Amino acid sequence: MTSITNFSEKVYKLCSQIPKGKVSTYKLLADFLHTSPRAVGQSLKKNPFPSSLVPCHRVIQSNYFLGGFFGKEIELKKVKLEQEGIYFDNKGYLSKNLSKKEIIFRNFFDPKEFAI
DNA sequence: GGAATGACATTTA
DNA sequence: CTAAATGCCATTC
Repeated sequence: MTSITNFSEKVYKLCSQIPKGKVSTYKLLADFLHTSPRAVGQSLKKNPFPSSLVPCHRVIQSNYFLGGFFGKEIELKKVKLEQEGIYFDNKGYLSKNLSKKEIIFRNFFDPKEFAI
């Protein structure tokens, strides 16, 4: 068995569906997979794919706060999302000037019919 | 198989 | 909005 589990493979496939300029949340992924946001975060943490293939940096918390992957590299990651048109305030919250409904990606489809 | 861990969410104050 | 406490589930030890 590879280091990539069945479950995390689904997570990566869903994550790869997030288009540029939009973001999603751990909750949405978890809801689609009928699991908990915790488990989704675990898989994304171990994401073996390049960000161009699985844009895990486009996944934020459901309270519109940046995920922990920003940690000490918050500046770098924030810039990365700003390049896609998604801005955050100094505290790491999604900019209030943005329409959250518009930039949150929800249209996931079944990973079974999708290949990375 | 059991305990600890973590890129989270929800509720309450 | 902030902060603290509790629940959550797959992975790892």
